[in-house]
Amino acid sequence: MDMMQMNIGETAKHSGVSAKMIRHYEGIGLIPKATRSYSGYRTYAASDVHTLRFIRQARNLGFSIKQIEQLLGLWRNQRRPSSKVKALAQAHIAELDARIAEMQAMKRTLQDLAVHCHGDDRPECPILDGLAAPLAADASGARRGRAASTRH
Amino acid sequence: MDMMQMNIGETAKHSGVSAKMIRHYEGIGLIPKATRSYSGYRTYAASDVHTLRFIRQARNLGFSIKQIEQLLGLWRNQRRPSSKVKALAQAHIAELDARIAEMQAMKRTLQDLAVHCHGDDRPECPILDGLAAPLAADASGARRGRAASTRH
DNA sequence: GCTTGACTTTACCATCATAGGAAGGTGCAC
DNA sequence: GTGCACCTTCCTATGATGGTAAAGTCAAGC
Repeated sequence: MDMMQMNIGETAKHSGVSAKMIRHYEGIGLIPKATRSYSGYRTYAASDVHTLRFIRQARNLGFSIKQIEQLLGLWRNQRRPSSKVKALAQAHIAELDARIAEMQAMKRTLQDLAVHCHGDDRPECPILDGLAAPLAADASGARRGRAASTRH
Repeated sequence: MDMMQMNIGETAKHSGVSAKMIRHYEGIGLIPKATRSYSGYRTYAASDVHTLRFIRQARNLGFSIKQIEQLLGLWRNQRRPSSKVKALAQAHIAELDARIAEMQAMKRTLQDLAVHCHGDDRPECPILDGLAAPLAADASGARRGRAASTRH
């Protein structure tokens, strides 16, 4: 097996990125166009696997493709200021915080409703009542002073 | 103004669900087809607004359309056992918990990396190093596919 | 040589909930 | 009778991924 040049399947295995997504990343310009074999198969080198692993790791941490595009640029730039990387990371942490807070607010509201539900054969149900309530119990923002969430 | 029958715009205002989404919900069968005026405009009654508010509240709590379909069925069924509603709610709470935990793991990993980054003009950066690391620091304890935010 | 099976290619469709726009018809106030 | 706000349907896009189909390629076994 020639590890210096491999087909997309092997590259997928080594990088943890599916062949499907490798093609997709190439299509949207996140990674450069792969070199092709005589018959048209994409061929990859170890450095490509390295890049794809970087991408996968960033995805695992929840970075969007756009953010990864920037991270890749910084990664490749030997003269980057680390402040830019840190800023990207912190912005993403803030995003995560916002989404976590939003979901925690949902959870709390839902638990408040569920606590009072008997959960037996009878039809009375405070959960349904809460959902049907005119304008109360909006977990996506105001209730109990939760941080405003991604309104729109 | 005649509150007993309104057009879609007014219904949207009263329910908090956009006209766009009301049509969409009708299209996917979440709500029944609206009655039409002689010229083809959809017309709604107060009870429709009520249903739409129920849907919006459930969406605010992060329920999926499929879950809302079930909740609506239970809501309309006078002989429902409240246990079914509670089970739905608790399943959703579990989903929220899983997503919260996943994002918290991401956040933690990211913070661990960021803490050691100087964030100045120099290029050294533990964040990039962490992303490039062979197979370490995998914060995605859970599945990837479901990780996207609840709204975008 | 020929067959088989595992791989590759492109292209298109689906997801999920929502938003935007185009192109044209309707309703009402002035 | 005109202008404007509203309504209609249909199409497109989002973001990251999975799936499928039809066709071409490669290597091994016979």
